[in-house]
Amino acid sequence: MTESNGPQEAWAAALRAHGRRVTKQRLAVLAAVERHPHSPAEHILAAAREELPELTAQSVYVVLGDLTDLHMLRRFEPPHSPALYETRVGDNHHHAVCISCGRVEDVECAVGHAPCLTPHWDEDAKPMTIQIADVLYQGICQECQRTQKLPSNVQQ
Amino acid sequence: MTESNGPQEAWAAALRAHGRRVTKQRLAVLAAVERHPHSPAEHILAAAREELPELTAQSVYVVLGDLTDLHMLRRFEPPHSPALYETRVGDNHHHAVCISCGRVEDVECAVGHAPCLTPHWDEDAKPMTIQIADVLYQGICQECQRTQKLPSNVQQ
DNA sequence: TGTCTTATTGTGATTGATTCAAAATAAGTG
DNA sequence: CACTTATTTTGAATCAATCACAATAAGACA
Repeated sequence: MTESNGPQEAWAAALRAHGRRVTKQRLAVLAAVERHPHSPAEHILAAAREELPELTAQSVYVVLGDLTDLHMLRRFEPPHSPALYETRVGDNHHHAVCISCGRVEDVECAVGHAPCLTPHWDEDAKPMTIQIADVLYQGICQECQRTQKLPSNVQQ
Repeated sequence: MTESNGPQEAWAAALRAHGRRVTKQRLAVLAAVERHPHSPAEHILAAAREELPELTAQSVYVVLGDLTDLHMLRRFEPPHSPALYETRVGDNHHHAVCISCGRVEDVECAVGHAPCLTPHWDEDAKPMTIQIADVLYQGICQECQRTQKLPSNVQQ
């Protein structure tokens, strides 16, 4: 019965479980991110306003930041892009971004369950206690290859 | 004899090889990045001004961007941080950042030579032609663990 | 060595993404 | 229903980076 009434109830339950109040702003943001994975705050605001027109940009930033801290959302920052958000959390999947058009695709963990959680430290490095490993693939998507739409400036 | 007169000559040669003019600004930026790996533009500006006081922030941004495109510098963008630059290019090493203090350490490629260049695509994903894979480890460094200086807000 | 071309840098203003501060609102509790 | 305070809103501010254009200087060639 956890998700009986659609994700709406699940979101609410998760918020309460984290000691957060269930507000229409939070639910609208969560729904918007669910509908538009890999979206920046600005797009999430636009999408969420479809069901909650009075929603504020500031609120979106606060909510996104808080929910990310709670691990109810995941954030990643591709080069030359604002932060992107998604509701797919808990697994350690990674991302591929097209350096030409910016398209983002999900990628399964390449090395199994815990991807690269045992890094090979440099001789002179002071090892850290690694919590997560974000892998960001960069390349050219099929669409951009076909249309020859190569990037004007080849970023790294 | 390529590096006979120190890195200075090597930088100059590399710039010419790329059809770039050898300017004191470029050399100062390169030297600054060499001396301070994993530094943001602002710090590079400060460091480069020690030997070239009249250097401009704008020039630093232009030079960093151009040299990154030429693969003479490498840029990466940790979460909640401005872009960082380093002169170590050509190998596919990765980075570990402390989510508490921001310290950055170099990490050898975990999987061998070409790390995760063969991603496991999602069923519904449209595969891209991957060019590089950036791996960013996030954790707590020894220093912060010892001093119990845990992050106030646990970012993802 | 001097002149010329134009790549490069400097000057000044501007954008975009995000954050801060404080007042207004509303979710949950009793 | 009233109360507490988390949350949102309002409005301004910050930081990183970029744009436009004038000034400068590196490299080429006479």
